Amino acid sequence: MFPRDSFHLITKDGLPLLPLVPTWTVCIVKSVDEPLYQRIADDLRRRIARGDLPVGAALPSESQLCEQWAASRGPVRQALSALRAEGLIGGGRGRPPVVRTSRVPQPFETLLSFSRWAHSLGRTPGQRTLEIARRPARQEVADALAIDEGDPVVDLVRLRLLDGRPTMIERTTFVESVGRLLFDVAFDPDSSSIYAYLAERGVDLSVARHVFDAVAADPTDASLLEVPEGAPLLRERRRAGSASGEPYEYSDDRYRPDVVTFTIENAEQAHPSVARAWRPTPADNNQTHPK
Amino acid sequence: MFPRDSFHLITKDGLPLLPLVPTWTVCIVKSVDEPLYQRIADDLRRRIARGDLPVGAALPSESQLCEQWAASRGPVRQALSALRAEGLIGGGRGRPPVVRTSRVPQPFETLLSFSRWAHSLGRTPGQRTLEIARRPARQEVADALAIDEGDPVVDLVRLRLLDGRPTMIERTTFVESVGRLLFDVAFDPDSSSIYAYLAERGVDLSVARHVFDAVAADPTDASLLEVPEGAPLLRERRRAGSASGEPYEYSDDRYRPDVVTFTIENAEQAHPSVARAWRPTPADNNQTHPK
DNA sequence: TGGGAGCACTTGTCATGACAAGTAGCCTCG
DNA sequence: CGAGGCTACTTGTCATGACAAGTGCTCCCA
Repeated sequence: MFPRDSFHLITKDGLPLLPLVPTWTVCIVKSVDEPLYQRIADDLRRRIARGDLPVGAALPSESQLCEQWAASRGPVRQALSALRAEGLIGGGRGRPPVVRTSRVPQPFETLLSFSRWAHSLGRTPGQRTLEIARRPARQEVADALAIDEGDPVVDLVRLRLLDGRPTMIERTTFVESVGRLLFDVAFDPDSSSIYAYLAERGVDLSVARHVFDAVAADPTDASLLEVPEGAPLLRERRRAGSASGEPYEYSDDRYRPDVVTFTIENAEQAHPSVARAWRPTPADNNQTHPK
Repeated sequence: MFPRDSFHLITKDGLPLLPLVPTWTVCIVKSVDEPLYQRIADDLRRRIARGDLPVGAALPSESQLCEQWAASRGPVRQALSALRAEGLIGGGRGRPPVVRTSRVPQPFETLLSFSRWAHSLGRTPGQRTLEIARRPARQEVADALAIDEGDPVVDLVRLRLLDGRPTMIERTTFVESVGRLLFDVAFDPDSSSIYAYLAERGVDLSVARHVFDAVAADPTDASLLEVPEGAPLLRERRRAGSASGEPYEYSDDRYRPDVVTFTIENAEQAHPSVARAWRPTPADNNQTHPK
C-alpha cells in the first residue's frame, strides 16, 4: 500500500550534500515521493524545533534556499508560506523571514484522541470502561448525529486516567454503523485507542467541532472523578465526522479543571492553534513556579 | 495616507465584463492597488458567502478562472490555496474544488473584544465598571506580564452584560504604560470599547493566548452574575500583547456557562477556527429546538 | 451486459524569467 | 555631523511553459 521509501544522505544542518560543507554527520530522511516544497518545509521546521534556528533568528534568504536545495523560487516560497501560515515565521517584504516561535502546532488527532494526547505529553493514559450498550438515541444525541430519535446508537462511557489519576469522564455515542465495530472480539476498550482502532477499520474522522462550557459535578461524576458533588467541571461536547460532514460520534466529556485546560493561541496574522494542556498538580510543581 | 482607490465595473457574478455575459447589474469594488490573487480570493469568498456558490457546489476550474480574470495560473492558485487554508473549499487532484462551508471565519478581534463580538451577533453589549485602580502587581499577574512582583499595574474590573443580562466578570490587568491611558479624561470605561480606544492610541494587540477551565463562583462572582454561590463558571484567562511577544494585558474572565460557550472547529486539512458563541436562554429558544 | 482500456480534463508540482516594492547600509553633500 | 539620496539586496507578484498524477467518462470488446 505504501510506496517504498527511498533514502538519501543529508548533512547535520539538514542540507543536501554540498562541497562547501566542512564537517557533517549522517541522518536518514524520507526523501523521494514527497514533494520538494514539503521536504524544504519539514527541514526548516526541524531546524526550528531543534533550536538550530532560535527564536528571533533570520532564516536563509530565498535565493540561498534555492541554491542549497537546487530548486527554483516556487517550491521555496511554497515552503515558507506554509511555515508562515503555521505562525512559525514572520517577516515581510524587504526583510528576511524571522523565526517567531518554536512551538510546533498540535496536529488534528491530538485534540481528538485522549490516548494520543497523553502519549505526546509523555504521560501514561489509562481508562476504565463503565458501560457499552446499544440503545435507542435520546433527543439531544439524535439532533447532534442527524438521525431520528429512537434510532439505534452505541453508547460508551469511560473514565479516563492520567498517570493513574481520574481525569475525565467520556460519554460517547456512535452511530450504529460505526459503533457496531466496538463489539468486535478484536477490540478491547480498556487497552487500545478507539480512534486508532476505528481508523484501521476505514472510519475516517476528519472534521470535529468542540463546544466548551462548565457544569457542576452530579453524584456520578463526583464519585468517579473523586471531587465533591457540585464541583465545577470543564465540559467539552464534541461532534466528529467524515470530511463530507456526516457525523459519526457525539461525546460529552467532563474534565477535572485542576488537571486539564484548553488553550487557544491567536494572532492577527497567523491561523489560530488549539491545544489541550495538562496542568501539574500543586504537589508536582512545588518550588517549580515559572519565573 | 491611503492610496486613492480606483474602481471598475464587474457583473453581478463578480466577474469582469465579458461579451458572453447576457445580463448584469453594477456594483463597485475596490480594484487596483490590491494584488490580483487577493481580488480573486475576495470575489470567490463573496460569492460563497452570498450563496451564489452553495455548499457542495463545484468552483470554476482553474483554467476557467484564468480566462475570466485574464490571469495566469499563479494568482488563481494562490487565491484557491488561501480559501483552502480557511477551510472554505475542499477538493484535490483530479477533481474541481468544492465549497465545503459558507461560514466565514471569525477575525482575531472578535475573540478579544467583548463589545465587538456582541455587535457581530446583533446583540447590545453593556458594562458596569466596578473598579479601576493603580496598584502593585500580585505574583500571578507579574508572572503573566513578565514584570516583577510589586511593579505598578492598572487593574480594571468590569461586569459585562448582554442585552442587559449579567454575562461575564472581567478582571483585567494592564502594564502601567498601557493602563495609564485609561485614566485619560477622554476615556469612559462604561461606554466605549477598550480595545478600540487603545488601538487609536497606537497600542497594537496582535497576539493572544487564551486558557480555559472551570471554577466555582465565589461570593462576589455569585452576587454580580446572579448565580448561586459555588455555581460552575467558565473561566478564560487571557494574555495579550504585541506582535513581538511583549505582554500588555492579563485578564481573568468568568462567564455564565448558560449564556456563553466557546467553540473550536477542527479539520484534518484546514486550520482550526475558534469562536465565542452565545447560548439563547431556555425561555428564548422555547419551541425553537433545532431539528 | 459488464469490465477494462483509453482519453479528456482536472489539479499538483516545478523551472524560468521579469518587474514592483520595501529595507538597510553606504556615501556624498550641505 | 546630520540629512538625504543612491544602491544592493530582499521579498511580493505575475506570466509562461512543462510534465506528473488523479478522476470521470466513453467506448470498445469479450
